[in-house]
Amino acid sequence: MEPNTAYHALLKNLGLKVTPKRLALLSVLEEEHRYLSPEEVWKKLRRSFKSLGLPTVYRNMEELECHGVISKVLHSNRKLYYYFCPKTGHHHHFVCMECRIVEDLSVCAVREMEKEIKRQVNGTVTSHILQVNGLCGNCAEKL
Amino acid sequence: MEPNTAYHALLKNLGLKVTPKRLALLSVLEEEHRYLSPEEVWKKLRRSFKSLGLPTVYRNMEELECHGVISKVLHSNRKLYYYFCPKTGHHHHFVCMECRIVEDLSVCAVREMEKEIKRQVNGTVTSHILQVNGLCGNCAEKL
DNA sequence: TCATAAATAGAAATGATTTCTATTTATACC
DNA sequence: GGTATAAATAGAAATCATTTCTATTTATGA
Ligand SMILES: [Mn+2]
Ligand SMILES: [Mn+2]
Ligand SMILES: [Zn+2]
Ligand SMILES: [Zn+2]
Repeated sequence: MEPNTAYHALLKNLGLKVTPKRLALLSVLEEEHRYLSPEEVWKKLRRSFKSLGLPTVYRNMEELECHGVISKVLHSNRKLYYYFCPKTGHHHHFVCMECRIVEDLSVCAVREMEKEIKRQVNGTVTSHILQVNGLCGNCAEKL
Repeated sequence: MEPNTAYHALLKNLGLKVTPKRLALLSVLEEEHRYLSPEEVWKKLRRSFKSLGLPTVYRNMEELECHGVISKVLHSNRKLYYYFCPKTGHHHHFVCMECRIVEDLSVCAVREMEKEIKRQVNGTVTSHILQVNGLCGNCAEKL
């Protein structure tokens, strides 16, 4: 029941080979309650692996993201960050622009919930991003 | 009462010099009901200006954004897009991933509003991004 | 053990964005 | 209408996060 066993199963289920580096990457991500850039993860992992390519970290994080294991954080600096959230079910995140900590939110609406959010995180809400993506009527028709 | 007069005043009020390129840039942005990359705007503007540097377009769009005249669109491809929305007041946008059209939304909550949004845009909602930014308790205290 | 496809390292390329510097331009004032 | 001045700009170059490439290594299942 050590975490490694869980990661092992996780990778297996995704049809990915269970490599020491992948296990370590998952471990690093789960320990951090913050979103990290691939380079930051790479720096942490290099302590344990004498040889480790940065592209490997990029590739693995992208892979895990596309399988829904970790999620991208949209940052206004347009750099790549990922966060591993163990909580399941639809929810949103409060992300600190300063220390990059991530906290789960139980609310989904925003404007009318700002007070509630402030109480929950005991911090300051400076802004929020709400963008709805999809296909407009025209494009949905064509495709 | 031509648009140029309005842009002229707009730039003046921001303390920016009224250059032909800035006026043309604003014009291009207002005509499009879609979000555009600086390079796309540059290509459009080059029709009217024999010499026009791409950095000039980047600089001006950034300037306008920081003054709140246009807004950045967070795209999952992490490229830079801007959109000029004439509507005032707090509201959100529906952005098409295919043709990049932008439509104003009158709703602010999401999950419980998806049906309503679908009706409004007459298209398909594939995902939404809701991220709350701020400073966590610790960081808010320190700063 | 072995064959095989997947994963990886390390070097190199990419390309959007930014920086730099000399030149041009808008503007305020006369 | 000139003129001084700071702001804006062009064009070239640099940056640098991210991606691509290729030869080598590794995990896996038979
Ligand atoms: Mn979460
Ligand atoms: Mn709008
Ligand atoms: Zn913080
Ligand atoms: Zn569309």
